[in-house]
Amino acid sequence: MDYIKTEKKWRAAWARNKDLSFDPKSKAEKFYMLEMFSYPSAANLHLGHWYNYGLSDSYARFKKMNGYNVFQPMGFDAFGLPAENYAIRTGIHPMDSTRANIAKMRVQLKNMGAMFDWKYGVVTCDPDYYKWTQWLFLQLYKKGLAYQKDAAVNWCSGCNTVIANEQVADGVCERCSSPVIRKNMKQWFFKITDYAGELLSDLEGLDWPEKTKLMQKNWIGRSSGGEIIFTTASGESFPVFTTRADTLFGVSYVVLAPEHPLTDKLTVPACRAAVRAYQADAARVSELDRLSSVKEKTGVFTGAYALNPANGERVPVYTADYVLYTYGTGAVMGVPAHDERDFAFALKYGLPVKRVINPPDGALSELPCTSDGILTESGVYSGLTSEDARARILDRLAADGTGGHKTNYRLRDWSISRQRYWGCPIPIIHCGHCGAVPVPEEQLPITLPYDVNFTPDGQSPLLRHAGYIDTTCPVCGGPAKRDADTLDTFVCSSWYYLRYPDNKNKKAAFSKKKIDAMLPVDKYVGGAEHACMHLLYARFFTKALRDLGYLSFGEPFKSLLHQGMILGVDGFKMSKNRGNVANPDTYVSKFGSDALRLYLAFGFNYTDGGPWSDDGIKSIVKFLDRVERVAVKFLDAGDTGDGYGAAEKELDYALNYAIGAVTRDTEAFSFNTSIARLMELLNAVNKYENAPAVNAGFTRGVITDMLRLLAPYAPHFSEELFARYGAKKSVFLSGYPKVDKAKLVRDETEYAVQINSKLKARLTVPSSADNAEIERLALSDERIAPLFEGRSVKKVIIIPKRLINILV
RNA sequence: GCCGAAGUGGCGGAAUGGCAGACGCAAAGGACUUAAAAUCCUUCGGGGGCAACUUCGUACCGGUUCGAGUCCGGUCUUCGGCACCA
Repeated sequence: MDYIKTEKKWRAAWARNKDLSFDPKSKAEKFYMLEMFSYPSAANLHLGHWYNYGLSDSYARFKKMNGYNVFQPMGFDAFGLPAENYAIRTGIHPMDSTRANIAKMRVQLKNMGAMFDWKYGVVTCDPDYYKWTQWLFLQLYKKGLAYQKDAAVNWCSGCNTVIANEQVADGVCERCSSPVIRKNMKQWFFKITDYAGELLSDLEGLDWPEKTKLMQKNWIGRSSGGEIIFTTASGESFPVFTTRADTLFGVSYVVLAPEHPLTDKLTVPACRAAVRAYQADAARVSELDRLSSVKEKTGVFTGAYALNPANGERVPVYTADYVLYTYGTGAVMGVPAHDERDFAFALKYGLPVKRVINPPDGALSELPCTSDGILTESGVYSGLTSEDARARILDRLAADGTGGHKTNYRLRDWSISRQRYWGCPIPIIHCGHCGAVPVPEEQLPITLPYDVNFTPDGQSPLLRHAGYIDTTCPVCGGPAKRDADTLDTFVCSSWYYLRYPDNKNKKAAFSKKKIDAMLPVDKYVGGAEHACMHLLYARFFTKALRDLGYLSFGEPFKSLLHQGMILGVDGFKMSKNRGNVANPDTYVSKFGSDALRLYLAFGFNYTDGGPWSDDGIKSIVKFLDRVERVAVKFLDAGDTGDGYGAAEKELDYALNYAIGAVTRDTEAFSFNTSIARLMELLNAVNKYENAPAVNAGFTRGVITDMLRLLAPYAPHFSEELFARYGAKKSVFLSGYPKVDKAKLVRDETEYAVQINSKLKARLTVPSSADNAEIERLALSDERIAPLFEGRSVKKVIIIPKRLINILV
């Protein structure tokens, strides 16, 4: 078969007939199949796209054949830094390059032969789309979930912009690997921390990879403990956060973060110079430097003392950068005997180390001892276990008004301001009079101007565009300025799955009725690298929009799966530098898109991925050729024979076994074993050719079912042969084969026979035999009996349809 | 350092606690052919044996079990995530 020509023909037919498209009027159960949309980069579709989209489409087609009304849209995550950086390099405007790339990718994606519902597409840089991104921002703003604060942000020195915590890896920018420094700027944030508890607890009910759930769990980082208020002689008081309230009697100092407002206030004149110098140092130190000095603890004494509310003891107040202002209360109590960091700090500054916890086994271990134990030297709490003491001490403090139980999260609010051009404009106007004022909704969208000089100079490019930036205040009518920043692209991608089903809506981001009918997404497939970013943000958006009344569900993605990564032939990640990049186009133009898709399905465990192989794809072409040969042969065979004997029964068994296995494995995204079972079925058909009296009509039925099973994996190929077999409508509308259980019953069953758990023989027994009968047959078998002759049989273990173990 | 996942032939990879290596690739031998390609058949974890067969084998050490690639404890290696989170 001329694969290239055939594929082209069927793609045209599918596009014409639209039989396979999502039908909003259909009564069939909906199935929302979603793949993470793609970034329109200048390069062609790579194997990763094929692996993700091609095989997700196979799953979607499988669902379609099983009677679902499948909704499988595709769109483009079109804003973002790469297009802007490309523009800075080449002078080609991001709008133009992005448009061109999208056009190119659409063609490539269509040639893949996936049944994407293109008319539901979204492009995040279209004003039709980002109008609603802005609108959503305003809803969150009104609800107090978007706010501005002066914050130490991650500033990438390479990209000249603020980046999110999630985009910092080992102190450098995830994108360009330049050092990330800390810088104070007025930034917009989403209050994702308001949802920390729910984001954590709702993970439990999700059909997601355990690993991904765990990553989110750790990222959210719940820790329960308490706040304890220390008071200074001057009457100032501040809470510290601790998970170890049981060690309260061992406190020998307290520490405030250098950025803590009380640090300045508490510092006595004699210490002021040293503290100021230390604060200045700490502010200059980048995240990278902080990381590299993990071991070395530094800090300075403020000259102030604070009272321990438990025992009235007076302890010195230090400031040190090992205390993070952004976590907890920005202040901690120092318990050198029972915390590694405090121990190092105390050692360096000569502070007392007081043991207040004895190990439960009584043996005094070396300090610091960070595990739970029995309290000692702790007043009335001495003798209690750590666990009891924590509860009792915090209860007491709560009663006294000097503390109480408290849960903290590692998760921080989501920084969304970007000092970049190519993003969604922030719909806020800054007025000297009225402050930050939201743009009235009827003025949306605030369109991103085209004629902007976006060469980076550390400031937002939009700031230089007077026509954009200068405006009037919607409240007082006075002169005002638009917010010059753009939104993090993760904001755009946090709700695209909500827009797909209602993408033409001019009056609203989406209609609640439509979305409630279509969501949550039934199966979401995409890269694992989004575990703590996109997947967390999207969940936050869904919950926030639910609370705003726009949705009736709180989790967007019911079931999630990550495809693995296709590596270069050498086993390394594909990269131009290594020269190990395999280009899908090469194979598509040579063997067709079905062959590529089928090889991707067969050659890897889907969630693992693995190294690419040229030989592998050739073997798949061979498989398709063999299917075609046998199909054509029986098609031409006429009506020879109509008997149904042992050979036919055997082939029927193979067919029904394959139907069961392929159905199960496809449902589980175990594509490689699905294809393996199909190959076995093909081998069975080939073997049947040698049967004494070949029943061609019967075999054609088997082949028809085989084509149905193969169709999701090789759509064009199967459609072609299915048509040649006389079908009037698409194989994808022909239903999915069902297992005929009766055909799976065999007259005889083969058992493995073990003597004392060692495999010794095989035994065929009638399938109808019960355990007693099987035991009798095994023990009396003329080949088996001699194997344990002279020894007495103690026990016989029979595992149905598998194994007989004779213990002697 | 902490958390997690993985480790099976020459290779990609299979195995609800029950015949390890399905399916395929590569390789070797053979058939067809003037020849090649394509196709078809056979062999294909290691050792021993002419053979029927036997023995070892799923990173390593131990345990549970009639039976362990699979469960439990420990070690090593690789990969992923987090990393002063009080």
